[in-house]
Amino acid sequence: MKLDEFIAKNGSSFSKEAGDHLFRQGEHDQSLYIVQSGLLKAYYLSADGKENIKSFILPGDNIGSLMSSYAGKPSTFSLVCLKPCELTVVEFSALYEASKTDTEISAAIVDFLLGFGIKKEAREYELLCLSAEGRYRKLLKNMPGILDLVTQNEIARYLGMTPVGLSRIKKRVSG
Amino acid sequence: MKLDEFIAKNGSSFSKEAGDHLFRQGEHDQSLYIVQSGLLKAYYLSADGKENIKSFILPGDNIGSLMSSYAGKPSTFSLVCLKPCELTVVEFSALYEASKTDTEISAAIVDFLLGFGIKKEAREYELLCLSAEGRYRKLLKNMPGILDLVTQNEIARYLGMTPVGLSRIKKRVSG
DNA sequence: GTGTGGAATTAACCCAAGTTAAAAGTCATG
DNA sequence: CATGACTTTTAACTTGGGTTAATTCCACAC
Repeated sequence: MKLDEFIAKNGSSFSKEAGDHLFRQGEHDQSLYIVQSGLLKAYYLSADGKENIKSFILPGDNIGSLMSSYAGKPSTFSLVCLKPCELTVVEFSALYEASKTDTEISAAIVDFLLGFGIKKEAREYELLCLSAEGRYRKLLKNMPGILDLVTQNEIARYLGMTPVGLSRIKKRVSG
Repeated sequence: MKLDEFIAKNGSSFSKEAGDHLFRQGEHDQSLYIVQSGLLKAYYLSADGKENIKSFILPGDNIGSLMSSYAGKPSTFSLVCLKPCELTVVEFSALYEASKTDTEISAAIVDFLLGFGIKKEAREYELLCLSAEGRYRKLLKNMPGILDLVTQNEIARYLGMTPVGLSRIKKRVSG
């Protein structure tokens, strides 16, 4: 696809260690990151220090702060590596400008954004309509593999509950 | 903007009464609706008959089922008029095909989808990180006008709580 | 006025999940 | 295999919000 070529040409690759941040909540970061290998998490930190996990980012996924890249405001979340990562980075603006003149690139971006929209709607549905237990059951069904990649603590923060609550739910669901 | 012209040329306008559905959960509907006037709600109905409101759609907003339009699957939600509405409808596929060859249209669509993504992320944040009371306070601050447009019952279903719960929270917040 | 039907509030009770803290597992390192 | 640092589980207690049902508020019709 033309988009891959554009990214290969305009992007650059680098590695990060587990624990390294790509950016933090409140900072400006106008990049789009493509994950070649490794694992990251995007998370919110509330004023009283509580963490909520927005998403886990796996190889093949893309991540960046829309708020910072597109709206020019500080990022609402932080992005950190959970494992050593190989990443490719491309400036959002380069992609955005290219999309204005190149129909192949813009078509790829439209497809990307439509897929992104569908994913966000699915998450919205789960958070709005399902109970904590329902969200756990759905995760079990849809991405059971994630359970081996991250701690239960992180699964809980992703599902919008505490690790203690998740432990209880696990027991209820399996027992 | 070129997009407006495209919609004026390829779309058609019509009216609906309060209570009319544009489509229902489980149906296929591959249209994008542009609201000229009136008010609609998009909502999920669970197996046991509980309603959860995905969003209210105001004049100037657009709405359609991404799942149906883009992924070709049945819509995950229903769309109904809360007040008499003047709408313009355009087939998603027409827009999508046009975006592949026309850079002005695709640029407008990219902008639309980026804005859409930012809105969905904000909603995700609220549902993941805020308590019921927190979500109500945020709504009070960000769109106080909506309180006069729809019943408290509907506000509650939008915020992911029951009307009884919202009544309690209102009392707590103001009293 | 007097009904009538939906919307909102209130009250009583219930429960899922949060909180705090202790106990038990797990695993890497010396 | 002992030590220490997490992670997970368990327990005891608290709490926010759900549920059900009764009551009060309205707006509108008659």
